[in-house]
Amino acid sequence: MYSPRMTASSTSERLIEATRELLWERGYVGTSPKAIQQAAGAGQGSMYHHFTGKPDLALAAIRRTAGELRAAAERILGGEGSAYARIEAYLLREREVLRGCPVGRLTMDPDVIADAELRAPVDETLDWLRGRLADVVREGLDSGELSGPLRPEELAATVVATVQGGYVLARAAGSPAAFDTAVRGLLALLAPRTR
Amino acid sequence: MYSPRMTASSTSERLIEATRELLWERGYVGTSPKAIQQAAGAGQGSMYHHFTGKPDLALAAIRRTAGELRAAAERILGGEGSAYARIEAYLLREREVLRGCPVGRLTMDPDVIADAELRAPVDETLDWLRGRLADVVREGLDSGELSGPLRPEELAATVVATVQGGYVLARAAGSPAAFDTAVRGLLALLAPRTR
DNA sequence: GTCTATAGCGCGATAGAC
DNA sequence: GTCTATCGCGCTATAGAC
Repeated sequence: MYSPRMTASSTSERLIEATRELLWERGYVGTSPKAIQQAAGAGQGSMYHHFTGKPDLALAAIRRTAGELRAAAERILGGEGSAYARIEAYLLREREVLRGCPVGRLTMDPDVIADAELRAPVDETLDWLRGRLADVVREGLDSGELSGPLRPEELAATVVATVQGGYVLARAAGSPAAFDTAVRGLLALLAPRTR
Repeated sequence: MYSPRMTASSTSERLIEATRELLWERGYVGTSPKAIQQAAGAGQGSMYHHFTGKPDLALAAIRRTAGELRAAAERILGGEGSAYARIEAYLLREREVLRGCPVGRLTMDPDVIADAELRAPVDETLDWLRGRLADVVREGLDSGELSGPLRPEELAATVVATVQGGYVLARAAGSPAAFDTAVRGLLALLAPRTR
């Protein structure tokens, strides 16, 4: 099947990218079509030509953001190193802490949660992440690298929750330090379970 | 100093309570003065008589919510039982998980984070909570109940982050189960550190 | 203290010319 | 595909009567 050459910044492309930025910064409720159009350098007509409305455009933006988050996590969790090393690498990975998680933050958006179609990619992404981390934990238990009565699904949820909650602490404090502190606390609990 | 009798539901009281509910449900950006007035059964004029505007009313609401969260946490953390038992009780305490944390959710509100006065009570509350949990951890270490190279401030941050992140997972999934899973994972990591 | 009236502006979307 | 014009409505206030 022939795939037409995609111009790197077609109007529809710029609209999606602008929406991704604004959703991350201000959330769904706080993002207006007008703001998107201005950020994208597109007119009212263009936006409504390419998308049926704000929810449609947001869906495209959320799906792309979710896909990128997944790819970034997979690069680490499917990479080199022991199970513990990969979990540690995931926790210590460079992040723009004060911006928060572009996917997780959407869970606090009432209009996203109320719309099954908008919530789905958020749900699927965090669910996938938990499952993928559980895989790694299972791997570590099987190889004997991790020990103790650890339940993979539980530990995976704790890891994701610590990251998501770390963003909350950091944004409250206006400093990334609280995020790092929470992560170090989790690693301190986890480290003794390795051999 | 004489304290005048506070009528349980004066107009200003109802406005604050309505604002608290709406901030919890929809956040600051998603809450309009009009919606507040309708929920409180108060007119436009009443609201602007008692408060200078939306930020002023939100500040009163946030401060009260922060105070209540603090009091609820203190009832558990300052209560009976061993250090571990109190941390466990804090984690397992009944919560309206799908509503999220009425304080933590505000960190995703761009207009709250941008306004130092609105952010202050959020910051102070989460900061106090971390400190209070660190006290309990320290107590446990001093008494020998908790062992290992645990840093109180780190563990405290991890506990708060797990709770805050647990809300994110639960809201994404549309079910409280993910919150409970994350909490159980943390308790499983913590339990072996007790004697 | 509470009410209604009014304001200026932005929201989210539609219509139709080009 | 993109533009401008227009729509009905809600936002956050202000003004001033009662």
